[in-house]
Amino acid sequence: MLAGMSNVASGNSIASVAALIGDVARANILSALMGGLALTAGELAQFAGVTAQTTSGHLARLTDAGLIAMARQGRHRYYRLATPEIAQAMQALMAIAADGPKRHHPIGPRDKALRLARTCYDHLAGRLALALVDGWSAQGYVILADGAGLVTDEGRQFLGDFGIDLDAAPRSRHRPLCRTCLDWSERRPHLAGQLGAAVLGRLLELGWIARLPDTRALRITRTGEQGFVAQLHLAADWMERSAAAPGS
Amino acid sequence: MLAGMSNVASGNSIASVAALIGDVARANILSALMGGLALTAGELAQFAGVTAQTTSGHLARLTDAGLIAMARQGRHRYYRLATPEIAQAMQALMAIAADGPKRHHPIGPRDKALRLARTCYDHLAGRLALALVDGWSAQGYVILADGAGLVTDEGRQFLGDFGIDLDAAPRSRHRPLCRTCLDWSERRPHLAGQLGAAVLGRLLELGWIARLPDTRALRITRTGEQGFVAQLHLAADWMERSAAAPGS
DNA sequence: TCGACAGTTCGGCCGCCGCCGAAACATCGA
DNA sequence: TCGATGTTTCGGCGGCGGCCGAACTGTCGA
Repeated sequence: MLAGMSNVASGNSIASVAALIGDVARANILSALMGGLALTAGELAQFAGVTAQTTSGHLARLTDAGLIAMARQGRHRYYRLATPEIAQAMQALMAIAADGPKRHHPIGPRDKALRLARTCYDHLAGRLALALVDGWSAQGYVILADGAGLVTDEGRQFLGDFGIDLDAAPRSRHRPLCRTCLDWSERRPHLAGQLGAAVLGRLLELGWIARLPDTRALRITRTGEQGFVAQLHLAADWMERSAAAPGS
Repeated sequence: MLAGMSNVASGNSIASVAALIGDVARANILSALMGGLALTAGELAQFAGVTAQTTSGHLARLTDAGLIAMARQGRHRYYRLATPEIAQAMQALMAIAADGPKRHHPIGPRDKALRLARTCYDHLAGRLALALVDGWSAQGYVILADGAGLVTDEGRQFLGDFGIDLDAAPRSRHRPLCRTCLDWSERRPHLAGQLGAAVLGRLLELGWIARLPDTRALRITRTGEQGFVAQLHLAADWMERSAAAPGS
């Protein structure tokens, strides 16, 4: 007889986490937080499409479960994803959800922007992220084989010149330096992990990209258009091609 | 005003996938299938802890959603996880669930076996998997830095001698050759992807490990005990240490 | 051809949980 | 101190969905 398989991290706890994500309002909340910014309860209520009371309940449950974390600031309460692991799980679920029910999503201008460049929790995603990876691979700065990623010595030097010091970061055990992240829109891996976060941070700092309000999409600035090609080994005609054929 | 964020792979579809996993019976079913073997509806009913009728309903929903796939064989119907992506999502959820609610799980003998060696969908996991990775890293066969993994030329040679021809595999775009997989019991990455699958297959083929019935746990055979140390660069005293201190 | 067994379908019960209105609490500006 | 705004708590309604008993379909063995 099948003894029920003890299964330490067993169905019960998995189900409770998944059930938490498995509600439309909460999934919307978590999706919004995948943008990487901390948002107020009110903003999250808008994203969730339910009233403030209901949202409050959801936020409490998500916090109790350790999926999100809260910081008081004045009369606002800012919520964010608790750990990178949560983002990774959301990521994995998005990958499944994306190719499931037909590709019939009518693609609006909003989606175009998202597909071009967006944040994915703490790093860059979209075609811009892929273009960077391609350029850096061609230069031998990173090796992105088989869904795995490594930074070469040349890459370390290059990134240092660009203002990203990988040795400065605390390199916590639990936070891989260079992970890859396969995301829903392009289905190719791009840079994540601490390196991904550092790159996103530096690009925002330089003003080459800018966050758009109320969305995860990013805008490439004029300075950025030049800088990406001149300094980051983006294919010279990438910007034109990208602007010309924004849809998939 | 926050326009509700169009979000192509949006909360709605994410939630439907997560909700599917977010039921204890279905989570148990999927957990059982994480063992990598195809199981019959009856066996899955046992794992799920509900009646056959109820299980049938769950299996239908999971199949419709594309999470599992079914193959008829005589009067049995064998179910398995539909894609590696599904396994990865389960994996990510397990990682969250594992460190959430206390570590107070009383550790039984079953868990000991699971922690020593088990299958994780299609590859090896547990302390045995980590020992292999450690040995191969020390030999320079694989480079496992920052959660990413690469096989060196020496490694390719070594694996070839061991009966694993990495070039023979079709190397599908969507299936990374050498992924890493961080799992709940040891919280360190180990080999997954096509390489992980190939290694597990070869070890089973050689009879160095054997599946135990009704569980994901694996048994290391006598031949295996010698072979792992003699041919696979496992630390010589690993078997003794491992037998001596099986708990965490 | 028949009985045994694996699996599914149908119908109805029951409980959980998501939702909102109302009200309380907290913080800021004046 | 008072009103405005952001957030939470409480209470009650309503529906979705998981569960099982019973009956049906399909396959195997003799």
